[in-house]
Amino acid sequence: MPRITIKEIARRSGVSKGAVSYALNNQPGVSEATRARVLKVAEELEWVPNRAARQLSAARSETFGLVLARTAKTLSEEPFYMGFVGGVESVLSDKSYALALQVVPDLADEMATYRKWAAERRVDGVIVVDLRVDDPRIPLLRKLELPAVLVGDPALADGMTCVWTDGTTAMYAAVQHVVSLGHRVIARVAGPPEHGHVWIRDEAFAAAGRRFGLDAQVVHTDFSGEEGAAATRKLIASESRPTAIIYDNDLMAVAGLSVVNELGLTSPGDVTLVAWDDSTLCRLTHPTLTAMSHNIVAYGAEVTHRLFGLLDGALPAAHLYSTPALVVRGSSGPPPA
Amino acid sequence: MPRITIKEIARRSGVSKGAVSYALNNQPGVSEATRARVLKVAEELEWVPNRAARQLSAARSETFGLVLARTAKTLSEEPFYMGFVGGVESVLSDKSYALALQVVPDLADEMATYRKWAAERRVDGVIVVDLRVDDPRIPLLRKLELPAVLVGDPALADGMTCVWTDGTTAMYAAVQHVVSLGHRVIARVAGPPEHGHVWIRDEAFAAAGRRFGLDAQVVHTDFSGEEGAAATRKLIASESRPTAIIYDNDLMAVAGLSVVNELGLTSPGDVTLVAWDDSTLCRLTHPTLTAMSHNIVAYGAEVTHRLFGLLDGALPAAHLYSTPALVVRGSSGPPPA
DNA sequence: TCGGTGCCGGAAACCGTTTACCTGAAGACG
DNA sequence: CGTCTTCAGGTAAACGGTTTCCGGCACCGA
Repeated sequence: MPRITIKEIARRSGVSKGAVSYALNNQPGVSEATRARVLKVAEELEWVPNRAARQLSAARSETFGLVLARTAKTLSEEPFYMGFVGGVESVLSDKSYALALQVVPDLADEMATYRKWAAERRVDGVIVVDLRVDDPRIPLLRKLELPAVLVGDPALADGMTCVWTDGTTAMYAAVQHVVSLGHRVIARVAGPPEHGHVWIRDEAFAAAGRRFGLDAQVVHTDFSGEEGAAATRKLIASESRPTAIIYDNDLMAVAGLSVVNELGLTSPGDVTLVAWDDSTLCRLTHPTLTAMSHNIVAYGAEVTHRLFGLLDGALPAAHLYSTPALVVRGSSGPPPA
Repeated sequence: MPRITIKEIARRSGVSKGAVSYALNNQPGVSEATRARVLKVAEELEWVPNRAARQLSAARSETFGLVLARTAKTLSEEPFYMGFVGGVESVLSDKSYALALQVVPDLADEMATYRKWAAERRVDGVIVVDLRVDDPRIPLLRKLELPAVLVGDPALADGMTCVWTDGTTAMYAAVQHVVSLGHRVIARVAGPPEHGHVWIRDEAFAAAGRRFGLDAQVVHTDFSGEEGAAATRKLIASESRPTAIIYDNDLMAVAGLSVVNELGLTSPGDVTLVAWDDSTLCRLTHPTLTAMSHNIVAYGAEVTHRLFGLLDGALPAAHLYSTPALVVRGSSGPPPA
């Protein structure tokens, strides 16, 4: 059984290939009578367009690209990514776009992937996550003229389209929360400082500390549960033991809670814990974890909408998606007497 | 600047397009002298093949497909999927294949996606996860002649290529572990019974229970933390309270541990808990969770290798990837006196 | 009758791979 | 020596959906 092509439809409808294309794509250039006739034939033959042929004429590849520069292990541990991908997908499938996903070890490989995709016209646009300070990907994407939406703060995006959550305000709210409970010695278990959103929260944490006149220390980690646990252990053993710890993701907060229990202490009795990103994990622990909550699935969806907007000619702009909201749960309490 | 095509290379080399194609792809049909000349010109012009044109002649799309019929929320909670995708990717990027990932709400949509991909020649093959009992996807994939590797037991695969882990042996080992600790009343918190691997573990659990003469009950859930917690609550409140509970994933096990703590009980003092799939989560709780452990990233890689094998002409076969190994941790202990 | 104006539709280009076919030279054979 | 076969080393064209360019034709006003 030969494949059904528009050539066959054209033959049966008595028009040319070009006319069939116009008819099938609701383009002007054919009369309504012809369009109806062509559509009827196409339906009878159960015609399905060949993607490759469609892409050929410099049309769209109907694919967006997402490169994740993390190890497979980190990806599986961080609930963020899969939720984000799910949100991206929810928008893509409506428009029957596909997602080309690539997992690479580092930024250099990520950039190589963009070069390749651009040269091959493989994707119509890319979504860029884990924005860095002075991110080298930004000039590259500009040079390649690859439409891109950056996931991160406008301060890092250098004028390119970005979607961001207000980490500064959120961090201020988190600090205010523990201050209002009476805490004066607090700590922050942060991710790697080269990550843009970590840097922004670092700044906000320091500013809030000064503002409230607190003893506010920071420990940087690689975001993993192991390092989150180690940082917690170190903080609790330190001379100026904090009575409240704010974590940069939920994995580290869960690990921190486990350390607290293991040391024979309790939360919130001995230490108040605040997580970030609020996945289901935070409701599965005992006590449940206070967390800075935002809807990651919807975040992915919003970013994808903005990428479609960019293709439709929208000008580069910074879009505030939302400010995370603090959800107070069992791990919040006053400092020990 | 116009795009560089093989036509231009052909013009400059003084040969035809076809000859250029042979030269660039190391195919016979051109002399070594011509090949060298063409390669030199191609390099000078920095030629990059156009993917769309390459796909046109019924060649490969250099893309594998993976459809996940789960909600975005479930996906972000289950560490399994992202780890699996990471493993798939690690193999794909070596061969510069891409992964087309689609997230859909249910099996019907998953099947519609396969139909579409097959009609559009969108993917060279697919990886099928979450195999069901009497899975309707199997006859569909056969009909569409879409190369596929099924992730699941040969008993469910109906002769198609599959990669599996031995859930029967693993479940037997898990039961034997708690029996050796002295437990006689045990329970299993399982996923939905229509999932093939759940069914297989159900059978194995029942068989092991009979074999050891145990009181062995099963509660089915939807794999979510919430239902895992509810099932645990119900089991602990029941007349014949089990002294050991074996869970079908780690999320439910973590939720179960939280319920135990919340009720003022302890693990392993009052109840021994065993998780399945052993992600980092199991090492972050307190006590740490005994778990049935397997390397999910490597599992994804193995499946992908088998799909490449299928394209290279390997015959359909069942491949045992591994049998999960029990890792005994803090949540294992003798039953209360 | 003539020129201008839309509208409808045809022809061809796009581009890397593959299939079918062509050409000339070398070798085989009566 | 003439004819046939063989083979390396190529060429030409098809693949197929979109788009650009162009041409024919009806219609309008002068």
